[in-house]
Parts: sequence; C-alpha cells; structure tokens
Amino acid sequence: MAGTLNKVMLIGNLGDDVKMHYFDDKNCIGRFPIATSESYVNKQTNERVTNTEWHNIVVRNKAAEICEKYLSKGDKIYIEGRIKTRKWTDDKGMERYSTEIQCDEFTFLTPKNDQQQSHKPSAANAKPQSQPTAPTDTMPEGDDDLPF
Amino acid sequence: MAGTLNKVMLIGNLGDDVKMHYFDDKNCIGRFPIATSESYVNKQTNERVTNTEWHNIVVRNKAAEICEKYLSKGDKIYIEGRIKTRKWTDDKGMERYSTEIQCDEFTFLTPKNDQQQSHKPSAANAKPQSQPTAPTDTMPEGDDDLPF
Amino acid sequence: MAGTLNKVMLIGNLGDDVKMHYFDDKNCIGRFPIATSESYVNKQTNERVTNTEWHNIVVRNKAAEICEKYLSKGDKIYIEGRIKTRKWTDDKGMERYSTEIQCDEFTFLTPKNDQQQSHKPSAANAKPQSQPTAPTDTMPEGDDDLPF
Amino acid sequence: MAGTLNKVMLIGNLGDDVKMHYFDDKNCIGRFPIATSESYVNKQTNERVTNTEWHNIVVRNKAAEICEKYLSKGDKIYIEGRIKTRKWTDDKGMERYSTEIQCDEFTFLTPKNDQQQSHKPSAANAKPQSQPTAPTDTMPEGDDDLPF
DNA sequence: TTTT
DNA sequence: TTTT
Repeated sequence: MAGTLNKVMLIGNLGDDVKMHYFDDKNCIGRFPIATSESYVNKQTNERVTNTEWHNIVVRNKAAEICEKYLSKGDKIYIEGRIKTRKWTDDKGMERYSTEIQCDEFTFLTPKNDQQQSHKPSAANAKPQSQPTAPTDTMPEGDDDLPF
Repeated sequence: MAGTLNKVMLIGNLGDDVKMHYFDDKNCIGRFPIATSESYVNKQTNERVTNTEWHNIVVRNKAAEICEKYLSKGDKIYIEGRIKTRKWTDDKGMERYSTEIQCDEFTFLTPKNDQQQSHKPSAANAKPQSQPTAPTDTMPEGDDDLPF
Repeated sequence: MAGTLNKVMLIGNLGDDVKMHYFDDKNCIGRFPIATSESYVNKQTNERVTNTEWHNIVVRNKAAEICEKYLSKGDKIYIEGRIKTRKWTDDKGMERYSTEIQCDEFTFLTPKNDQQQSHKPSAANAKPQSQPTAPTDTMPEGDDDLPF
Repeated sequence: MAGTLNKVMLIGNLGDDVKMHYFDDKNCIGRFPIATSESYVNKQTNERVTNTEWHNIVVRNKAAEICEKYLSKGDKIYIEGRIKTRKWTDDKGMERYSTEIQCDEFTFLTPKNDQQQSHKPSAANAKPQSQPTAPTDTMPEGDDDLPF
C-alpha cells in the first residue's frame, strides 16, 4: 500500500548468540533474541516493577554474517527494521503466529573492550581493531561499499 | 533494563473501527487493526508483489476515547508506541502469544473532508471544526493540557 | 564514528514547490521546505499557542526527480533522513551555518484526489494511476527495483 | 498544525560536559553537544571518508539535572527529541539561525564501569550502583514516578 | 512559505 | 479487515 510506514527501532541486549541458517551459497539468515525492558513504580504498592520484552530479530545475508561474527550473547545493539508476523501450523495442525523484526540496519553498542571473550573462532579472528572499515557503523543491508 | 529502547512508528489505515473496553469509570482501552504494506518487483517473474502486514493497536484511556470518537475504518493514522507480546492460554490449554502495539502517541492523517460520513452518533457529534483545540495533534497520552 | 545514529522523521506540508539543481546528466538535488507545528495551551493565559518549525529538505537524484514530479506546495509528506549542518561564508565574509535534512526515504501522504491541479507539465504527465509501480511507496534512495 | 511529526533520534558521544543554566528555583536547562558520524569509501579514490556531525542538545528541568549529574564528556547517549531552529541577532545586528535538538527522552549507553572518573562532585556523589532505580532508563521528561 |  |  502506498503511503504507509512500518518501522521498529530497538536498543537491547542479546539473549543468545546468533543462529545462522544457510539456504544456498548466497543466501542466509541469522536469528537472535534481544531484550528490552521498562520499569516504573507501582503507585499502590510503591514497588518498582520491571517488565522485560523479548524481540525475535531476523537479519539476512551479509548483514547476518557480520552479526554472527561480531555479536555475542549479552552484547548491546541498536536495531532498525520492520515488524513481520508469520503464520505457521504447529504439529497439532493449529494455526500459530510468530512476530519477528526484520532488521534493515544495526549498530553495535558494546564497546569492544567490554565484549566477553568468545569461544567462536570466527569472533576470535575478527580483529576489528586493525580494520579501518569497522563493522560497527550503522549499516544498511546491501551497501556494497562495505568490505564484508 | 537500563539503556534500552522499544519504539514502533507506523503509518497505516484502519482495517476496522475502534473497539472499546471499559474497566471502570476511569480506565478503558481501545483496539483497532492497521495495515501497512510494501511492494517490490520480483526479479525472476517481473511481477509486482504486495505484502500487507496487520498490526494490533492498543490505546488507553483518554487517547482511546479520542480515537473512538474521530477514527473510522479506512482512515490513515500515524502511530508511535512500543511492542508488547502477551501470553495467553487458548481453550485447549495451549500457550499462545499475541503481539500488540501499545500506542503512546498518534496523529490523524486523513483530511477531515475526506473522512466518510460515519453512522456512529459519537462521531456525528464530534464537530471537530468548531474546536480550536483540534484532536489531530500528536498527542502524548496523559497530557492534561488537552481539553478532552 | 562507530555506533552512532543520526535519524530524523518528519510529517509535514510543503511550503513551496520542489526546486531542482542539476550538476550533470546523472546527478541532481531537489530542495523544498516543509512545516511542522505543535500547539499547546499556555497555562498562565489559557491561550492556545501554535509554533511552526520549518525544515529544509534535500533529496538526491532519482528520488529528487520523483519529488519534483509528484509533489506540490501544500502536499503532506513523510520524510526520513539525517541532520546535516553546512558551513558557508556570506557576502561579508562571515561564517554561517545552515541545517538541512538529507532525505533517505519518503512517503507521499496527500491522497491523489486531494492534490490541487498543478500547472507543471511534468505533474500533468505523471499519470500515476496507470503505473502499477506507484511512486508513493516508502522509497529508499538507490533501490533499483523501482522503475524510475 | 495538525497531523505533523517532528522527531529526531540520535546515538552519539558527548563532545563536552553538560552546561547548566538556571532561570529560577524551578526551571533550568542543560546544554551539551553530541557527535554522530558516518563513513563510506569514496569510489574514485578508494579512501575511507568519515564525516562527523555535531548536534546541540537542549534538555530541561529534572531531565537536565539528571544529565548534569550522570553524563560526562565522551559518554554515549541515545537522545529523542525535536528539531528547533532559533533566530538570534549577532553583535553586528545580523540575523542568525541556530538549530537545536530539544530533548524529550534519553537513555545512557555508556556502561557504568566504563565511565571515566569525573572531578565533578555531583557525579562523585551519584553512586548510581546503589540505586535500584537506575537513572539510565528511557525517561520521558516530567515522569514524576522516577525518584529524582 | 505549509496545514488545521 | 485497510489502502493505492
């Protein structure tokens, strides 16, 4: 439809590492959950209440590979994308819905020296320090100027 | 959690009128679906593909009453809010999830002269023309300066 | 700098038509002003105050040509982009600053039947109705799937 | 004007400490600059180009005091607000314009253990660690539930 | 200079 | 279920 907007902007922390799915040698997606939370004081009880919301992030192709390489559970990230609700059928034949955030851009927010040592060899090899083309910029998917 | 952001911005059209639920004389919510869509040309088939996404909007209290009064099926609106996934149990005892947009601010985008005549008496009584304090501004919920 | 975001989202009305500047046969920019406004009730005087803010929009290449073709003074538009402050020297040799919104995406919000008849031949020729590839979608600059 | 939006979202680093201005015992503003940057590879020269953009942030009242207390030069922050261009007259009687971001919400993004030791007594006294009600939540100005 |  |  013309004249519409579907935009999501999140800042949150990864609840798990990036899980990759490869379709063929050119296409893949990465998935990971991020948590946002809000807290407020309940006026009746004077207690502080914290609600955590989990978001299922889906990122594609080169962007997925960058996320897989540089992101680990616990890292903070800015995500920009759109909401997409998928319909699927469970093993009892029931229709189910699952809402995902299709990520278009992202920016890593965890300082490099704060990232925990990861056991993923890909991350260990990343050496982002020596790359003038740091992978932490806001990154529109499909920007072929970026050397990834 | 400190340092997080959960922000949704939508421009879309109402797929149905606003449905109100009253809890007591001070608290109510309004619900309505809005559609966004995107279209692109499939490179293999050269066909234009249009995908429509439906979003369940939830708006509270005074803001809900304003939406109920001035919005009708088909109207275009800008919505700002946050994503919230509710867990519920269906009649077979299965856990289900439903994702909603909790609306914090909105702006009506359908010009008044374009709005179709509604049969709802509340809308017929609205007479927004005679109100200098038009209800179409971006409106943070809970702003008591607004004369509603 | 890594890990930064510079994002502007505006909904407003054009205060003037799009002015084009051509650099060569491949590069051009379009410029136009849009107005946003906010109003509130002054608590002391009980008067409604309205403040209008003007934004200088800059759009490039194909996107500029689409704006020039389909937008006219008075039309409503959604703009997404980034803030850029340019430094220039006035005719007295003084340093001056001018802040612009470099537009990355936009969506036309004025319904076609509401647009005033324009005298620009380009707009008269536009015939967007007969184009399955409507120019009113949210449109990332450089999306070559779009037939413009 | 009804039906408009003026929204800015920035993630950047403070170029200086927060400067406070007190009007009376209830009203104050804080000002600080933040930098965003973008980088790309120039296709002609194959060189990486980085452009830094400076934004003048203005924050009011309690929010200003929180910023002054917890933010220092170099810290990373998420800012949400609106664009406002002020007109002023310089000492030669020339009209000048200055564009500011009037901040409505913010979230601190520098982890506490990464913040440099500041010499400001207010910051030294802050002890945010011992406060369950951490000042780093996204914070709408005027939210009186927050214990500041 | 726009719009409601 | 909307809209173009």
